[in-house]
Amino acid sequence: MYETSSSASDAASPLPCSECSTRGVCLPAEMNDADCGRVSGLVLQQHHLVRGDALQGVNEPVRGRWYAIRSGQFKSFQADQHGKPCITRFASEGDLLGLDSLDLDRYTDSTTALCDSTVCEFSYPQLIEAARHFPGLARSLEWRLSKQLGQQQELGLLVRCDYAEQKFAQFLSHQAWKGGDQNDHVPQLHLALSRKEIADYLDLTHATVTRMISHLQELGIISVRYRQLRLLDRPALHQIAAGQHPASKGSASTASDNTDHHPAWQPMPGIHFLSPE
Amino acid sequence: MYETSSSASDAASPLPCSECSTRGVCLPAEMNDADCGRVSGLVLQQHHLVRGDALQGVNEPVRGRWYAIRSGQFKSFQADQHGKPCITRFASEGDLLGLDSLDLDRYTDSTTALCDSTVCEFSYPQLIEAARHFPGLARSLEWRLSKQLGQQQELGLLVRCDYAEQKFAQFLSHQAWKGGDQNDHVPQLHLALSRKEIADYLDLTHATVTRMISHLQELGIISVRYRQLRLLDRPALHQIAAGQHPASKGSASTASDNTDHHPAWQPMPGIHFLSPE
DNA sequence: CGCTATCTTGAGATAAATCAAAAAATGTGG
DNA sequence: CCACATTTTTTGATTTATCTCAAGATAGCG
Repeated sequence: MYETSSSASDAASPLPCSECSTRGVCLPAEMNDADCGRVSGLVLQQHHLVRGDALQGVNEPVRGRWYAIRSGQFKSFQADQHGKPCITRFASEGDLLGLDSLDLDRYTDSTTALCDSTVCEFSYPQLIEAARHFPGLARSLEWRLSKQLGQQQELGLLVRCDYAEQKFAQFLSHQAWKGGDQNDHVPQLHLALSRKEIADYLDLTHATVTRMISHLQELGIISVRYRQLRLLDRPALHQIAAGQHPASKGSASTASDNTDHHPAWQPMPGIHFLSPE
Repeated sequence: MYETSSSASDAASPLPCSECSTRGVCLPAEMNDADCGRVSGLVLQQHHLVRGDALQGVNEPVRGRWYAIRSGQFKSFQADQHGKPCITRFASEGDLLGLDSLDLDRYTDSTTALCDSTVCEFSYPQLIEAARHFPGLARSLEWRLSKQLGQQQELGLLVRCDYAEQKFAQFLSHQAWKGGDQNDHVPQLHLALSRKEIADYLDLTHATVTRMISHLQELGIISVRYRQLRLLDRPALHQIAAGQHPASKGSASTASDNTDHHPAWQPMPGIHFLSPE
């Protein structure tokens, strides 16, 4: 099922949910310690995957497995008729993978790790059966199902945005910053995605993504060097995400005319940029 | 909750599921008569709506209601930041409305009837509670949730198609023909949607939709007069839906060079076209 | 240190948007 | 039932954001 030998299962030492740093955003969210333990007992095993490993591929038989992401990030994608890849979802810590496979015999998409990741494996029938006598789990599952439906709808809206920069701004606001340091004065993150992957998600080409990122940098809204990204002007980004046409410099955000303050990529005094990983 | 007085509830004579023509594609699908009766008992009331009536609007408080479509069609839509409407779903007989509102306080979208319609109202908590002791219902619910997730993913792919005609061909193949007469030699249907609504779904403009429909008619693949549509060349339509570039006449489908046989809209002998409704 | 994958940048092509106006259908009230 | 207003649909001319093709630059890796 896994493509590389490095992604061996780890049945010997499954970290219990109660000690998992993802607990707050995963299935046991809002649960007390006792209930949390019950969820732990439902984990069949944990899997470690490295960047590029496939959790599941197109046309593989569905075997009633759900996975909760303990750490890392994943992309789900399918190829259209001409082989153009199309990324349908990015999932990160706490997200559940496999909810859309209940009525399927074989997977219609593939899911692979964007970086080294760990997932907890569940049996779907076992989870459902447990939920019958475990209201907290049932509520958690329903909530997640409904939420994912809402997220897919949001993606539908994202792809329909008029301008590429609006797409990217929304992508940054909603998706990419989940794992970032929210408290930083100048938030920064390491994109786990290539320009091509961002393009496949936003329905653009890699060239357009590059040009658009360059433009946002010229405007002084973000500062990018390859996969390292800093957000310099959050209000301006939100205005662009909200539909403000980005071509007009300075007029987008009155309090954010950073255009000339950060002309290009220059390490600013007192701020240590993330070293390459 | 409803916009017009004509959409009164009809608690006096709720048609039981066992006698509903939608039974086979609705919640009681695959159930025996006894289980079907149990589902019937969960229906709080039925509502009749006329074209344009709102089942639910943006920002209305969510009150734990789900609706099953007994007859008719609905569209769900939201407006983006500039007021451009964006249709996120078309639902027809047997579909459930409200599954995505579990974790919401207020609706993020609106749902209105595209034609005169009837829906059955359920209480979501009551449905969930019933499902705990009613495996058939639980399975039906899970299956539907998962299926709708898959459909939203399909929509994501649809919107990303390269060409407008490919979008429309897929739209026709997957969505519009549900209610049509599948056995007809020349399938025909009445579009419940305006060009504008089709455009809002496919992420196009009404002008483009019109032009594209005209082009498909020139190619002899469909035959359209306002809302009345006939499919003349199903294989060709599927090839376009599959990504075959539609500009090239005749080469799309070897067995479907109808271009000159049906040059424009002409009633064909022996075939009675639907009279205006 | 070279090799490969990824990223940047440019010039030209293009599908669809926009703007605009006319034609056809639909609805309304006298 | 017919004039009238409104909505929907068609069609044209022009503009534009993005794609495509292509070449060069940079980073990452063995």
